[in-house]
Amino acid sequence: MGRHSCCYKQKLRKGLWSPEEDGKLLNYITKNGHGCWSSVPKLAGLQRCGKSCRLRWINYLRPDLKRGAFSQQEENLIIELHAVLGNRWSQIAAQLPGRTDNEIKNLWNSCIKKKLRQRGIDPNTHKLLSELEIDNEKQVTDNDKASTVSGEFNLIEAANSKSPSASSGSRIANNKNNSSTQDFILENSSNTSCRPPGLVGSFPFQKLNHGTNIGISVNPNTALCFNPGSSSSEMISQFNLSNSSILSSMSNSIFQTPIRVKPSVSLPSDNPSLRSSDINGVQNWEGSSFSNDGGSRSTSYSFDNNAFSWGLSDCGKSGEEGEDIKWSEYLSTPFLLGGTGTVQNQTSQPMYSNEIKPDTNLIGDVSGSTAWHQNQHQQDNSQASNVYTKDLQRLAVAFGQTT
DNA sequence: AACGGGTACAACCGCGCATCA
DNA sequence: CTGATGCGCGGTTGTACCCGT
Repeated sequence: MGRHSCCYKQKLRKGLWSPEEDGKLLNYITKNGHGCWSSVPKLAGLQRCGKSCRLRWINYLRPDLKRGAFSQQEENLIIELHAVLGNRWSQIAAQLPGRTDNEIKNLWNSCIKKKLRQRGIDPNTHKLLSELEIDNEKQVTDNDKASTVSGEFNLIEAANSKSPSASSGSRIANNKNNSSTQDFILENSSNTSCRPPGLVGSFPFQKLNHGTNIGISVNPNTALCFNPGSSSSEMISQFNLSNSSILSSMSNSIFQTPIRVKPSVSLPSDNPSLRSSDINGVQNWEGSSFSNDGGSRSTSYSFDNNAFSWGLSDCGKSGEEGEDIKWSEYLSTPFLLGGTGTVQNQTSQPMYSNEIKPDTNLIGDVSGSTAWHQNQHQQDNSQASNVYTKDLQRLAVAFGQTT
């Protein structure tokens, strides 16, 4: 593997893209679609590698991209999703139409991380830093005890201190999932006004993981349950894919607060891929909202400020009036998950459709990366079904389910 | 005006996975 | 089955810009 053969070729430009290059790429893809990325630069007359072209297109030239600053809603959603998904930026981006994974990643690293730290929250674990210190002390104590048994083990543990349950596995697994099995805590004891009414204590929550490093044991036939106040080890990890969505289950059991969803953006009813109807016997939970009454769902998103508000900007003003965070509403906000396939389907239903650049006439491009094409409202059922099925398979793998 | 530090963002790099011959 | 290739993802680096001194 390693570097692509195209990257070894000489005379390939690197660095910033010039407007001329942008124009060439935009023109070419607009007229022909990208097709095989490796052939794009040649056909478009660019001295770039295909990979670079793809990146430029996805992160910058795509006409459906939202430009400009992230709204507070978007930031909140990113934080929320990061707590669940970790550094899976593409999946997070899937929930933010018009935003790219790169953009979100940059925002996270440059801005949100800092804000969270300022609030005493560890951005990796979403735990309070003070609690992490306690954990670290405890771990040191544990390691001291263990050191009498095996010094080598301690080295491994230290190396994986960020991922206590991931002490085995490949370098990549440890590296890429170094925060994936951390507890997820929705409490801010240093700022009690931010605590949701009725919520007491922490909410240990094993972050969703994928691959062999998954931090929770998953029973594909049962639902992921969440027991407030329990420890991670007490968490009842169950999935119920056949009954309703994973996240619906999470919402029902994890966040035992009344779900209030205020529909603000209606999805087009003519898009089969986003109906909450069953596909292949499994309900489409993309774009669904969740309720506490056993999984009733709506086909409307709700990211209305009123219904979803725990902005950092508010919380950040420690001791100020802006701290009246609507935690119950935060908790009631649907967690949305999706793989790459649904990304595109979802982006066709932009939350911020009024801000998305107007449609362009892409011709001959039915590949996933340009499925944002707004004309895809007319996508046929089979395509949506295929995408969805693929997505479910990916999710099944992601949750450690092997079917 | 020049310089340096900080920040935000664009782009590259390295890797894993999927596909295909 | 295996190697080559393409794609996508997450981490990292580079750079333009802003602001204070």
